Amino acid sequence: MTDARAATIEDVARQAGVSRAAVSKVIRNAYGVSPAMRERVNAAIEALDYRPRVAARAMRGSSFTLGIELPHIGNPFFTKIVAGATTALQGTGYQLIIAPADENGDEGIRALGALADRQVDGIIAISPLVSTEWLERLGARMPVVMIGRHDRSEHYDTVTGDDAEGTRLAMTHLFELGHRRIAHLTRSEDVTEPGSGTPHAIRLDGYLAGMRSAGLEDEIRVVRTGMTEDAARLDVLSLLGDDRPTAIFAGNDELALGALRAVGEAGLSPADVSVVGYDDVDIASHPAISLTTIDQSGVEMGDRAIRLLLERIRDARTEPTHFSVTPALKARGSTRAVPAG
Amino acid sequence: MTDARAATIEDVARQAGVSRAAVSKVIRNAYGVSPAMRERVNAAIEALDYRPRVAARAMRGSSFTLGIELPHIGNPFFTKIVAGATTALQGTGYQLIIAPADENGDEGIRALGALADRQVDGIIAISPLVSTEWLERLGARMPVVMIGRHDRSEHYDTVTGDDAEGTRLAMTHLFELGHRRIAHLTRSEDVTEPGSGTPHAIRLDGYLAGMRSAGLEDEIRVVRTGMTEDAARLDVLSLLGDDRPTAIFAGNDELALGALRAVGEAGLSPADVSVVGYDDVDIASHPAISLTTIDQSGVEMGDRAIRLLLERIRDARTEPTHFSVTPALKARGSTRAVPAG
DNA sequence: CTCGTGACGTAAATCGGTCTACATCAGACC
DNA sequence: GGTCTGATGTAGACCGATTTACGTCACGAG
Repeated sequence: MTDARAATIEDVARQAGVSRAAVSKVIRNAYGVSPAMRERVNAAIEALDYRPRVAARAMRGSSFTLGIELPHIGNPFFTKIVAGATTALQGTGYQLIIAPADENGDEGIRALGALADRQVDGIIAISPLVSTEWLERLGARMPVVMIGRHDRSEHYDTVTGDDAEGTRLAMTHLFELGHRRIAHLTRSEDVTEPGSGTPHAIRLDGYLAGMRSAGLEDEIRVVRTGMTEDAARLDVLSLLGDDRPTAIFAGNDELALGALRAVGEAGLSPADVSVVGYDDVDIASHPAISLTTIDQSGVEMGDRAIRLLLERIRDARTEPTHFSVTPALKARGSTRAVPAG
Repeated sequence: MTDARAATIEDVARQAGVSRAAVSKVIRNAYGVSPAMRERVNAAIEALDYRPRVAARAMRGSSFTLGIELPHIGNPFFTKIVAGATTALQGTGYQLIIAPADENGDEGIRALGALADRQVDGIIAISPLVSTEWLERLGARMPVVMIGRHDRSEHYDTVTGDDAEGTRLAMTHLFELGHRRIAHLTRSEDVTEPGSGTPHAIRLDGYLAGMRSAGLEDEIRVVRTGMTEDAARLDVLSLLGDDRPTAIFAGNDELALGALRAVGEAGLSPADVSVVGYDDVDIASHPAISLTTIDQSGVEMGDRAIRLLLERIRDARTEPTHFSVTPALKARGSTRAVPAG
């Protein structure tokens, strides 16, 4: 095992009989390189199996790396976003790296910082609970695209679903099926703080507004739960007593799946308790699950986010852009007409 | 918007009235720092909101970053591995970054290289189709743990499920239910090449061996499909004609879910065609899905992989370690006794 | 009083690239 | 022939940390 160190630009230069700067030019496709030199340098690179160290490049230039922060990798909606981003990045020379948030619920703030410390050329983050000021400061230093944040920012772009509209679709759907006792399953207070502009806050808001304008103020019932399907399952189980709602509007599909599971475990079915989710993750359309939900096209969001980032990086755009994806109702088997009685 | 550059170690040193080296020592908790100096330096760090640039650190020391390559971000089994890894990394000072493979099926080789170029302190990869030689060379340069690779390596560790045993469990289960016409749903030839040691190769091998030793050589039927649930759905649909098998053993849960979906779409149910998966992803236990599968504890695999990596990094271990996770059958509703006739 | 020894700090080299400023050279033009 | 110009290539500063080698100081022993 010869622990021979990997070749550096210096080695390549020596092998090709040119200067370091020349090699650098060839690598970066910069101006002022004769075909003959390009030839020789490329041969040397080939021969030595040379690969530039990204850390060294990042010191002066760029790292050719884009980072995306994910709050919770278990949520398949987020992976759809990543899939869209990965595809959009194909062949651009940029590498995507994902920084998962800790499990202990710091909402990705640490992960965001870690990406910044690693000098990525741009950051995509999914609605972490960072203050607007903090984000503006970050955005002033490097390109940032936030997914699912509804604030009117100055130094970063946003890609959002129209959560108000999506929620309206869901509530209208339930009303039309005759439901009145509709509970809302959402996450803890910190991610639904009014005015915070998080998707969950807006969905909660839409739920409350929808119930009130339907004259159902007394039926309002907000259930708080964790971030995982299992947390949702447990909390919904204890909701399914005598006094149970006829429908549950869940803040996202992962929670909806937990609700569906609880309904099954309680010996009930969607005929007894309808469930609506949000996101349209892949499994939602599975015939055995058949979850009614709001499609907000995660793939398109990921794709958009990358495009916006590349605009900022390559075209040096600085005016903030806000892109909104139109949601669509996917009515499936998990919502039924309200049971008699 | 003052585009003031972020503070560097130089700024901190000036502010604290000490040398750069002193600040570096404080940061790294190195020897030779008086309490008084530590105090002053920390105050300066605080005041300037200083964060060390990882790229600069990586030039000489370490990047405090571990990389994990994922072949396909949509597969929830992989995200279980990541979850285990993330938890194991909590509080260690290392940051995990995920490099997703391209969608075009290069099996992560590019992503693996990208991580190496970024000078991560260690790499975890999920069975990409790289040659052993390539991996040995990589492993000689930096700590590497391969998940799901059954080769006896010299310079990298492996964490695997016992795929031979898991397959035996699945096949035995189907035989006991009376099945004889069992098809195997697996991926393309490149990931099942005999002797390559990939999980899919071993599962295919176990299927063939199981069928033969049960005297069912004539019933052997291997169906090739893509990497996604949807590819599996389409290929299984065309399998469900008159001549259909009574059971399908799928190479993993994602394919099994596609098979299950196809069975439903063809107007059949598990009573007609049983389905067994592999991995025990979260959704498999959902009552509406109830997929019989082999649990190989992705969370434990991720946890183990991180531990092995940290041993190599911090304790400078060099002898290769091979860790195997024992699989378990989860018999659920998707497998039934063979239908009469 | 001198010497040895830790403890504490610092100056400067170093990592591997990028980028700026400048040198060289051939050909065009006057 | 002299000068200008564009094309090509190089030397060396620079990025921000770590690390090595060494200096200084205080204190206890001989």
